[in-house]
Amino acid sequence: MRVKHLLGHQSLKYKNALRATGEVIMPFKRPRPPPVPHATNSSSTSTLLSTNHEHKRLRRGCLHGIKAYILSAKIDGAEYEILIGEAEENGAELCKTPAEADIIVTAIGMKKRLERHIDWNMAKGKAVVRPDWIRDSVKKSEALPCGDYAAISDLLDSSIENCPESSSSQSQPPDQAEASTSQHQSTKESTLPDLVYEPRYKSRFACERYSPLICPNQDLVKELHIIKLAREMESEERSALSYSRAISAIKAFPEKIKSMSQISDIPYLGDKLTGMIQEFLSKSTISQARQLSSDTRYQTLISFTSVYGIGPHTARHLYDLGLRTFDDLSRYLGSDDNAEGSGGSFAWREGLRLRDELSVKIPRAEVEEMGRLVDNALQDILPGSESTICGGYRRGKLESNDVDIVFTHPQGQGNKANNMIARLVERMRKDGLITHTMHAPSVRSKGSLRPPTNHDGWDTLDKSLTIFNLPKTSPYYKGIHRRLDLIYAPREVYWTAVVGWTGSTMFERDLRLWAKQKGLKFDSSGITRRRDTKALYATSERDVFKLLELEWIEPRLRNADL
DNA sequence: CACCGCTTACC
DNA sequence: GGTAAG
DNA sequence: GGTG
Ligand SMILES: Cc1cn([C@H]2C[C@H](O)[C@@H](COP(=O)(O)OP(=O)(O)OP(=O)(O)O)O2)c(=O)[nH]c1=O
Ligand SMILES: [Mg+2]
Repeated sequence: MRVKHLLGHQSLKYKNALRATGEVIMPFKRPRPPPVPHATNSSSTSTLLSTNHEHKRLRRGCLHGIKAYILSAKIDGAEYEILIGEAEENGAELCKTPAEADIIVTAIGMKKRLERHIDWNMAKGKAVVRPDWIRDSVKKSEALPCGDYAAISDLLDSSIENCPESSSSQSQPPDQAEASTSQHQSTKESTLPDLVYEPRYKSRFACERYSPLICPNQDLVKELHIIKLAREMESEERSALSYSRAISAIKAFPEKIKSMSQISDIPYLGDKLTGMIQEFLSKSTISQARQLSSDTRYQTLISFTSVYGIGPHTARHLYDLGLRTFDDLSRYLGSDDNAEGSGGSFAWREGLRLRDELSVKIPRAEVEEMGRLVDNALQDILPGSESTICGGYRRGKLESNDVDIVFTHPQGQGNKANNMIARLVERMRKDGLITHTMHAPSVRSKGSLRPPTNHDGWDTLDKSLTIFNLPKTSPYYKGIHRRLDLIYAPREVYWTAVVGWTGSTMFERDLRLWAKQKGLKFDSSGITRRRDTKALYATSERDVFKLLELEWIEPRLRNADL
C-alpha cells in the first residue's frame, strides 16, 4: 500500500535510500548552463497540451494567445531559458512541437540547416522568425510584424502572411463558477478550463467513472482520507483499501450530498461508511477522523513515513523505540545507524536537507520547464525521441509533488535504445540537472558511490527515480530540489506506459482489476491476454482503452484519489 | 467465502 | 520474504 | 470494509 503524503517539517534520511550522484558526494563542477539541445519535433504529445494551455492568465501579455515554438538549436542554453521565460511571461503559449505552433522562433538562418529540424512545407505555413522578435515585441509591448524578423529570406513572404496576432486586447475568459459554489477553504481552485461532462459514478470500477480533481463532497472525502491514512499507518491494508474505494467512489459523485437518500447508487458504501457519512451530514466532521488528527501516534507515524524510505513498518518500529520527532529520529540515525556499518553520515544529512525542499509543491509552469529540459537532453541523446509528462500534472493538478516523465525512442530504429535511462540520467547529471538517484545500493564506504552509468549489465533498467535541480539561469529557478521520475518505454508499449503513469493510483488499480475480469492483464509495460500471454499493442492512448474494452476517460477525469 | 493491482529495487 | 516505492 |  502506498503511504507517502506530504508534510513539511524537518526531516532526515533513513539509512541509505539516497545516493548522491552529484554535489556533496562527488564534487562535480556545479551548474553548467542548461543543455543546448536541438529539439525539433520530438517531445510531448498534444494530449498533454490539451490541459496546459493557459494557467497563468492573470494579465494578458503582448504575446497572449500566440502559439510559439522555440527551436533550441543554435541558441545558447541560458539564452534559450530567457527566451522561454519572456515568451511565457508575456502570454505566449509554448508548444512542444512545431506542428502545433503559429510561429517558430529560431536562430538558424539557413534553409538547409532549418530543414534538419523542421519540415520545410510546415515552415512555409507558419511565421518563422529570429529570437529578437520576442525581445523586441516584449520591449514594445506588442507582437511586431514578422516580416521584419524573418529568420530565412526564403520564408519572408510566408512569414508575413502567417504572422500571428496577439489576442491580448480581448475580453476575459470565463472565470466564474467559483463564486457560485460556496466553497470555503481551498484557496486554489482549478485555473484550468472547466470540464463539461455527463456524470458517471455508478460503476464499481474507477476506470469507468469520471473523477474530477475536486468534487462537490471534497470535505467529506478529506475526513475519510484521514481514516484511510491511519489504517495504512497500522498496515491494515484491506481496511485502507475499503476507504480508498469509498473515497474514489464519492469523488465521482456529481452533487453535494445533503441527504442519505442520494447515495444509494454510490458503490462501496456499506454499513460502516454509511454511518460515517450520516455523521458527517449532521456535524460536518467525523469523530474518528477528528480524534486521529490529534493523536500523537498517528501524527508521528505520518511524519516519519514522510521520509523517503521509511514506510509504516519502520515508522511504527521507531515509534516503539520512543522516538517522536524528527530530532529524535535524527539523533537515533546518527548513532545507532553506525552499528549497522552504514555510516551514511553526510549522505542522510543530505537527505535531511533535501526533504524540506522536496515537500514544497511544484507549480505547473515549473513542471513544464522541467519537461522541456528533460526533452532537450533527450533530443541530444537520441533525436526524434518523444516524451510525455504524466502523473498528477497530466491529470490537471495545479501543483505536483513530483514530475513523472515517460519517454520512448524514435520511430525508425528500435532497440538501439537499450540503456536510454542510463544515458539520459548521465547526460542530465553532467549538465547539473540531476543531483541524486534514488534506489542506491548502499551508502556505506566511499567506494560504492559510483555514477549511475557504470554498473554494466543493467540494460533492463527502465526507470530512474531522481532528484532534479533547475539551472540557475532558468526563470523558474528557486534553488529547490525536485523529485523527478524518468520512465523509458519501448515504442510498442509507450501508450500503455503513459496510461500506467498518469494514474491516479486507484484508477490504476481498477484498470488492472478490470483487465483481469476481461481476461487480460494490464501493466504499464503492456497488455497481454491471460490465456496465451499474447501481447496486444496499443497505437495511441485511446487505443489502450479500446483494447481493454473501456470507454475513453480523459486524464483530468482520472482523479480517483485524494 | 474468496478476493482486493502489479512491478521493481534493496536487504 | 519483507519492506518500500511507483 | 465491501462485494460477487
Ligand atoms: C504512488 C503510486 C503511484 N502509482 C502510479 C499512478 C500515479 O499517477 C503514478 C505517479 O505517481 P506519483 O508521482 O506518486 O503520484 P501523482 O503523480 O499522481 O501525484 P503527485 O506526483 O503530485 O503526488 O504512478 C501507482 O500505481 N501506485 C502508487 O502507489
Ligand atoms: Mg507525480
